[in-house]
Amino acid sequence: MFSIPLEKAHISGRQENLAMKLEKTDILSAEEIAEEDIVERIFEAVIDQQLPPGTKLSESALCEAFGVGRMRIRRSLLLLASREVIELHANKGAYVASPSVKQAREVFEARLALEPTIARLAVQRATPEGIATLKEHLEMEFAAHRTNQRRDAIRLSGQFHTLMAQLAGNAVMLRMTKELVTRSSLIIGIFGAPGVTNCRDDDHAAIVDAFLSRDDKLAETIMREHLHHIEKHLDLEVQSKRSVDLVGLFRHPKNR
Amino acid sequence: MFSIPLEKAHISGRQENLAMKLEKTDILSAEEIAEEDIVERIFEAVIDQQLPPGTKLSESALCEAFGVGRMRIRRSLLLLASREVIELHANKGAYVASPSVKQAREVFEARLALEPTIARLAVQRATPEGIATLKEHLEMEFAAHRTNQRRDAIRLSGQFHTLMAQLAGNAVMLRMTKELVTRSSLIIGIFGAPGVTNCRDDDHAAIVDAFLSRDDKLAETIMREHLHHIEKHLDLEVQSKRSVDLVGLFRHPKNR
DNA sequence: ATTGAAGACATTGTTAACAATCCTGTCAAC
DNA sequence: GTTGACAGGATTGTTAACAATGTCTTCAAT
Repeated sequence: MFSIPLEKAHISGRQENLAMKLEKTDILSAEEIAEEDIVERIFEAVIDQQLPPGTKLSESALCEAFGVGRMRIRRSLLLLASREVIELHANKGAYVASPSVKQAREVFEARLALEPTIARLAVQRATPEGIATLKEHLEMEFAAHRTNQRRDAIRLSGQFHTLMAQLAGNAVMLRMTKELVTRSSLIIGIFGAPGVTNCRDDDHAAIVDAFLSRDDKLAETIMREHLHHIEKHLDLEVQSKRSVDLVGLFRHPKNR
Repeated sequence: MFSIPLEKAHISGRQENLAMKLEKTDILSAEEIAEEDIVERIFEAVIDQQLPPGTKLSESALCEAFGVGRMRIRRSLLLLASREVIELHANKGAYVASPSVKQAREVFEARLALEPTIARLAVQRATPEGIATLKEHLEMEFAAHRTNQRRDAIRLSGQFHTLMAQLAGNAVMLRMTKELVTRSSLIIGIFGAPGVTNCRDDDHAAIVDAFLSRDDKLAETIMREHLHHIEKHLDLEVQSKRSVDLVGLFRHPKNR
C-alpha cells in the first residue's frame, strides 16, 4: 500500500500485553484501538462528508462505536479540537467544526503556502514505487468518477493531497496537510456549490504527469493553480451564510 | 501589546463560576488556568532553553507548579505531545523531545515553506501599529544582545517569528509557526554550536526594513535566506550526536 | 395556543481511589 | 566486589462514582 511509518512514534508504548494470553480469538480483537486511530477515523469521516459541520459527537455514542472507554474518547476529542476539526463547548459536548469565512480563507492560505512546496519536493523525491502508487490512486479517482461513487470520489480527492505529502517524505508537513485537507472538506461542505466535487481530477492528472517527467517546478505551479481553483469555486463573499449576526442587526434600530 | 484573539475559541466555555462567590481575594486567583495556558508556558520554557531536550516532566511536579489537578496536566501533556514538543512514553512519563536529524530537517523544511510566505503576507497586511510593535520588538532584541541577556535574546529571537505570523493575521499559520519555532529551539539546543544564538538580528532588522518600505517580496526573500542561514549553522551531518547507536556499533566486530 | 416554570433525565466534567508499571535500594550469593 | 533477585516506594494509567450543567417534557397559567 505504501505508507510511511510516522506519527505514533512520539506516543509510543502500548505494548500488547493482551497478545500474551493466547486464549480464543488469539489474533483478532486483541488489538487495542489507540487515540490516533480514532482521530484518523474521524478525520476520514469528515473528509467523506459523513460528518457534516455541526454534527454532535456525543461521548457515549463514540464509546459504543469504537468500543473503548470514555477516557480514550475524551482524549481523542481533545486532539481533534486542537486541530480545529471539532469544537468543544463546555458542558455541551463536541461538534464537528463549522469553519467561518475567515477560517476558510486561512486554511486555503496555509495550503497555498504548504502544498505547492510539497508537490515540488514530492516530485524531487518520489521513488518509482511511489509514483506507481500515485498512478494507481489517480486511476481509482477516475473510476470513482466514472461510476458516480460520489463519496469515494470526494475521499480520494482529499487523499490525493495527503499522498503527495507522503511522497514528499516530510512527517511534519504530512500532519499539517491532513489537518488542512480535513478542514477543507468542512469548508467545501459549507461554502461549496452543492453537488460539486472539490477537486477536478484533471489537475490531479496533470500533477501526476509532472511526476512522470520529473518536472518539479511544473508540479508546484499546477498545485498552486489547483488550490486557487478550488478556493475560487467557494462562496466566501457571503457574510455568515447561516447564523445571522443578530447583534449587528438589532443594535440602534435607526441605523439598519 | 498587540495580540490577535485566536485559539482558545474552539475550546470555549470555562465560565467563571468561581468569580461568583465573592469571598476574600475576590479578584485574584479566581482565574482558572486552562490547558492552553499551560501549553503556552511550556512552549516558552522550551524556547528559553530552560527545558532542554530529554528533561522529564513529571505530573506531580507540574501539578504543583501550575496549581492544578492531574487531569489538566495530563491533557496539557497530550496536547504538547501532539505537537511533538514532548514525547510520551507509556508508564514512564513525559520528556521534552529530542528531535532527530530527520525531524530537524523536516522542521526547517516546513519553516521554509511557511515563513517566507508569512513574511510576505505580513508586510502586505501589517498595520502601522503592528509595524511599531515589530520595531519595538527589534529594539528589545538589540537591547538583550547588548546587555548579554542570553536567555532573553533567545526568547525574543523566537518570538520575532511568531510575531510575524501574528502580523500576517492567519491563525492557522500562527499556530503552526509556534510549534515549529518551539521545536527549532530544541533542535538548536541539540545540533547548534554551543553558545551561538540561533538568529542573527541583522536579518531581523533587514526584515523590519522591508516592512518600512513595504517590500513584501524582499521580506519573503530575506526570510528564506534567514532560515537557510540558521539551518546551515547546525551540525546535521553527524549521525546521532548523542545516544550512540549501540546496535550499529557492536554488530559484526570485524566491520567497525 | 403560547409562555413560563419545574422537575426528571441525559450528558459532560471532575475527583479520587485503585491497578499496573517502573525505578531504586538493599541484600544475599558467588 | 560484582551481579542478580527481591521488596518497597514512586509514578503513571485506568476505572468508577459523583458533581455540575444542560436539555427536554410536562403542566399550569394567562
